Amino acid sequence: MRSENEPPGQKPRSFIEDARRAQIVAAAIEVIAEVGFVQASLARIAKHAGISKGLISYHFAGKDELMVEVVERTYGAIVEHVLAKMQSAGSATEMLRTHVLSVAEYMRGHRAELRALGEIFANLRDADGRPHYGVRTNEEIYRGLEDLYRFGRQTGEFRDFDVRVMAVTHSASVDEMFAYWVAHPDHDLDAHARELADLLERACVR
Amino acid sequence: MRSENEPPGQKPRSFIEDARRAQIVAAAIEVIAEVGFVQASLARIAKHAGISKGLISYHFAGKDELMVEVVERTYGAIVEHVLAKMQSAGSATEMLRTHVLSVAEYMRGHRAELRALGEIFANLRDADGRPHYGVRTNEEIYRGLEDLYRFGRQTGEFRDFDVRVMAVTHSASVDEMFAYWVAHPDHDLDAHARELADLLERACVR
Amino acid sequence: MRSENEPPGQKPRSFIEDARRAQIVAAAIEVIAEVGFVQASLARIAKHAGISKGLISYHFAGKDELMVEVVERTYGAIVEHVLAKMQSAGSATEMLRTHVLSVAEYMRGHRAELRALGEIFANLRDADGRPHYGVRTNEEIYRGLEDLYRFGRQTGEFRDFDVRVMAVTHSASVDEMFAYWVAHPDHDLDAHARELADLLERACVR
Amino acid sequence: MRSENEPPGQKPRSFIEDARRAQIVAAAIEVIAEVGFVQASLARIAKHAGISKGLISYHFAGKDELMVEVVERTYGAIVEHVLAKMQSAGSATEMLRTHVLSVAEYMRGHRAELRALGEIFANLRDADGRPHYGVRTNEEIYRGLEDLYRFGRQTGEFRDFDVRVMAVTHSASVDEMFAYWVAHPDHDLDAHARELADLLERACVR
DNA sequence: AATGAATGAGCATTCATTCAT
DNA sequence: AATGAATGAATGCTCATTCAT
Repeated sequence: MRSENEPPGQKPRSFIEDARRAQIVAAAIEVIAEVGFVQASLARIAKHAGISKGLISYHFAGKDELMVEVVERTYGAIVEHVLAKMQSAGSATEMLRTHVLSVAEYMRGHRAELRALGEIFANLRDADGRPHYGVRTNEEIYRGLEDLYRFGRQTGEFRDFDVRVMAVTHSASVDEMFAYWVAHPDHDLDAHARELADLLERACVR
Repeated sequence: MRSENEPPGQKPRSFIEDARRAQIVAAAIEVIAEVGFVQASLARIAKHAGISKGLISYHFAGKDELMVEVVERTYGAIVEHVLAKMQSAGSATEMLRTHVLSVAEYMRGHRAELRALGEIFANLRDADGRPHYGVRTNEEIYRGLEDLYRFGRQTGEFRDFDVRVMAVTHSASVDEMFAYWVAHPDHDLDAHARELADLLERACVR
Repeated sequence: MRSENEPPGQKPRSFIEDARRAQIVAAAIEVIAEVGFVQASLARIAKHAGISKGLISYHFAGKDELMVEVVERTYGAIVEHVLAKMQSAGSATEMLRTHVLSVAEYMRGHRAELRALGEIFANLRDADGRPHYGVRTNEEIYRGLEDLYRFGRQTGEFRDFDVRVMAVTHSASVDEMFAYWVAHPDHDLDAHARELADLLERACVR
Repeated sequence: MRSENEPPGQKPRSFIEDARRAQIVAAAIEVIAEVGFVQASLARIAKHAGISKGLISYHFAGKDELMVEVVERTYGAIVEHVLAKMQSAGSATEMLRTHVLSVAEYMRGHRAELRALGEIFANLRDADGRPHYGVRTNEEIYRGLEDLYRFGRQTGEFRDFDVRVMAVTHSASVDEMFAYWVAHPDHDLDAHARELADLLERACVR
């Protein structure tokens, strides 16, 4: 399995270059998390990282490439964590609970990434002005959750319901749990996750 | 009951001034719904309204005040509609369903407002860079929903759960239902609302 | 006959707006003539005109539109002058001499325009990176001169020669006369023009 | 005769250094010929040469010095060729024709150099913003051509005319011949040169 | 009450140049 | 002798806001 974030079909990035890219990505995450996507100018990110504006342009083709790399690095880590946890789930019900709990567990230590991700998803546009993420990104998530819920119905664990509505609701509930926690740092994220797992389970089981 | 949107402690706005504000707010909603918050410059809103940029600045202290008024006017209308519908609900369960169904019903005819609201909530920042809406705005909504769920527990209809988590989940599910519908215009909003009502009801009842 | 430089199919420009555009065009000509196209940044032009950078963007869609207007205003004036003079020429030989002498006569009072025109012709590029003027612009001039020389051959005044080579040479000789004069302000432009007219006439006549 | 392009009063350049400079000059010519002076950044030239940007700065004091060396190396080669051809010319008329024909002959195989030269002449500026070439460079050429035409008048071959105007016209006609040929690759350069020689000869002879 | 002219700060990006290695 | 990392100034452009009329 190939490492992510390598330039495809080109010479691999040097260690120092990769370190700089990582540093810039980290600075971008912190700035976006703090002031939002729109205010997160390259100047601000550079200042936060203690480097010059030009250096960002030197390492990234443009602001968009930087944003995409933020997403890829962050999103990849989340997916990796959640998938690993879900390997050991035996039933659909257990998978459902594991999904909610494990993503919360991971996020507990990655608050800024979470916020940055949300900002980029909501704001990054392609050259034609349409959202770069958005429909397609969520669609992927919905598909995965639909599979989970469909599986539960096949095993007889879950009642009959519209899997798309369920997936949309699940996704939104988890996202908002994080948003709430970001806004209320003292909120007990794990307790919230357990309550949410209960809630979703009751909504599904016969 | 006092009319909203009056300048507190100042002389009341003239009829013509109020009409202009309403016109500008309407133009802002249409432009934001079409091109998003970031691209919705005052120049663009003015052009859409067929007036000069300067006139917007004349009637509103700044872009932020305009955005806040968009939210208040729109939001007020929604609340008015939903509260009216909920008057006739007999039980907590019925209130829960009515809330989900009536807000969907209202929104079916107000897509642009919905999209504009979402954009403003996601993008409007205070001078310090932090989201203007979010915590405080939602808090009011959460309180209302908590009352609903607490009531259901008092009547014995609902099981024992964390009302804050329930309120947050409820709110997010409804918001995302709309967001999904905005992104997928052919999606059956009313069917989604019925499914969501079922889902929430099952999550709550004993 | 419609005035040039009006926006086609749109409301006509106000007096004050046209005056500003003229002022900006004049400043652009002076700056380009002084420091060349590449160094003639909007900032520099604005400073020279005593206005803000933003105001240029307010009146012109972009740097390109400004440059095109410089060319159109300047070029139009030259063509107008030369054509008027050539009306009264009786023979091809006389037309040839009049062309050289009248353009020199006009240019004597419009040194900066001349230089600016040359800079813009040489440097202005389209979005695809290819010269905006250049082939097509010169082609038009060549065609006109070819007509003149072909006419002289038809009347029997001129010998048999390649009219395209003659047109290219004529055009280059006139351009360089101006360039030399721009570089050597004390040079006698009119004497040069008379010598050049003699020279071209001898090269053509039987 | 001393080799050109040696640093005056300093230790001579090593073989390897001179080779590098030649390589960079060659790359610069190709890049300028292809994309023009303005777009020919050091980064682009370095990439074309397969070396790093820094190396250009190492071998040349700056972009300007590189450009000057491009001109000197290229220009020297042209002069060498033309002078050699003109040795065998017997009369002023023959010298005049030989000059036009031999420079065309040489250029036929050196299109890129020609284009690069034109771009640099048109665009290279001194620190004060004024053209680096132009006046001074052409002066040398004018002097040489004036000698030629003065000689023809002494031998009685040529009529009485202003030798400076003749030199300026001659120089411009040749330059534009090349420019036209660069823009129209299918144009017959040699035929053009013969026509131009005829034209200039007729303009001069009694 | 309303306009259009004008400003100035901020944006992403390009580029020649410098410098430690 | 050569590299690649890094800088900082400059560019065209957008935009909310101000102001005289």
